[in-house]
Amino acid sequence: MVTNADQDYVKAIYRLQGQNRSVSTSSLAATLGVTSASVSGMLRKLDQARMVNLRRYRGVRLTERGRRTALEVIRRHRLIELFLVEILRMPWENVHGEAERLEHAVSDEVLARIDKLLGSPQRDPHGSPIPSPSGEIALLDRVRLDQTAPGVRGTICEVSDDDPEMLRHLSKLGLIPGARIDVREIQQIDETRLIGCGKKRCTVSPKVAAAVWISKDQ
Amino acid sequence: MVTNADQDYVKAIYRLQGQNRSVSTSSLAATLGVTSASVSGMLRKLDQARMVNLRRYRGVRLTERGRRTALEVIRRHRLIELFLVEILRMPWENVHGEAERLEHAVSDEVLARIDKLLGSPQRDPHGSPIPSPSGEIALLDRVRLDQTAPGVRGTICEVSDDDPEMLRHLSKLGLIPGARIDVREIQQIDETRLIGCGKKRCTVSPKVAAAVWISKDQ
DNA sequence: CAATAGAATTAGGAGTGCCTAACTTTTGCT
DNA sequence: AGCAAAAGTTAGGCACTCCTAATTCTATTG
Ligand SMILES: [Mn+2]
Ligand SMILES: [Mn+2]
Ligand SMILES: [Mn+2]
Ligand SMILES: [Mn+2]
Repeated sequence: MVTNADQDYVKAIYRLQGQNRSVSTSSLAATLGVTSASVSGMLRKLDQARMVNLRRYRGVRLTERGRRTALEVIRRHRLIELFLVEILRMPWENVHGEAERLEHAVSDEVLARIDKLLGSPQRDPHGSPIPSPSGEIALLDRVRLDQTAPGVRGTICEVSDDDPEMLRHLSKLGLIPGARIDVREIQQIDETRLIGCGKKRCTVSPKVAAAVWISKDQ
Repeated sequence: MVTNADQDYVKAIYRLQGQNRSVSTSSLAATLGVTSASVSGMLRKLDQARMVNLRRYRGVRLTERGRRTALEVIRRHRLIELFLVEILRMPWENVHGEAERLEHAVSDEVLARIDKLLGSPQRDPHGSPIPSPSGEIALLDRVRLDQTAPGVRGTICEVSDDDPEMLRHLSKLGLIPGARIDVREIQQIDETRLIGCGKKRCTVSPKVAAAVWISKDQ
């Protein structure tokens, strides 16, 4: 039986493993807000359920089964987020936490109806791609804003969605998916960036810049 | 901490206790689909949490706290059912099971938005009254159709919502909340009723009649 | 290459919620 | 009243998911 915790674990592993890197116990513990001991136990269980391959003391990788499960939950999560914004008019900074619970409670039938009502959307409110029902996901060619050099131009394609305060800050600055931006200048001292965003300008710390991904022009 | 199980238990106790009758372990076990031993354990826990008053071997009653909790969950349940029918266009026979899970996962904020979107409705899709946010609920003056005598006229105010097959059957016959009906005749042999319903007529067994409540004329 | 810091695991325990089997209390009937 | 059936509770166990503390393994570094 796939429990709520199982789903949250494979989702976290999927995010952390990126292009198939092995995921450590401690990174999962930090992400999920539990102790390493708890993660160790869960990983043994997920290994037995063939959701992950566990190599003791060297981390885990998702199996095909685990990947499929993760993408299913991510699809749920992102469709629910968009639904909350579009249909219930909830502010985008609160929908992540809500979706974190609802993703486990919504049936396939309800999800299909939400998908239809929204017109089978491709992106969630924060710009993240929504996996297809069969588990395909568009991989974006993107760069994190804090990794950009002066002169870079592009469009914001995604922002990280888990910190409501950060999201409020980003919308105040106009740093939302779809916005055209360019990097004007980077302060030596603290890597603060001067950004042109549409017709406005703003200053962003590395911490804020790390929450923004852009797709570069050309 | 109030768990999902706690919520389902107090909701079941609320339904079974009616006008403050004491609720037996076995009736709860039957309603919830668990063993009497499981119910015994949970009731001890709910008693310690002051959600119920437990008198060993003589059943439980909700405390004020338990009643409030039950009505909160019932409000969630019914608003979610109506939302599923009205907004997601789900057939009314499937929404009960769905709401049974979602009632535990939806936040107060989402619930308030659902309530607003629906225009603060008073009744769920099956005609049951929706408690107010503060826990008031309209008590209906109603009779179960299988308790009626020939000649009785009235309006269907509520149908029981937990059996999808029954609900499909009722909608096929037109026995839905709001329908005007009258009892034409009762067969001696098996208590089958001949019912006039709008312009049509239909025959209902006691089992089906027990799923329909009417408010009598006058 | 051995000492050690840091990462991971194991041991032991808690709360939740379910089960079966055994036991106790209540109830209904003669 | 007395006995048996029915109803309810307790005992013992399991799966889940978390915790702290103790232990073991890996990786770094002098
Ligand atoms: Mn999210
Ligand atoms: Mn979640
Ligand atoms: Mn429920
Ligand atoms: Mn209902």
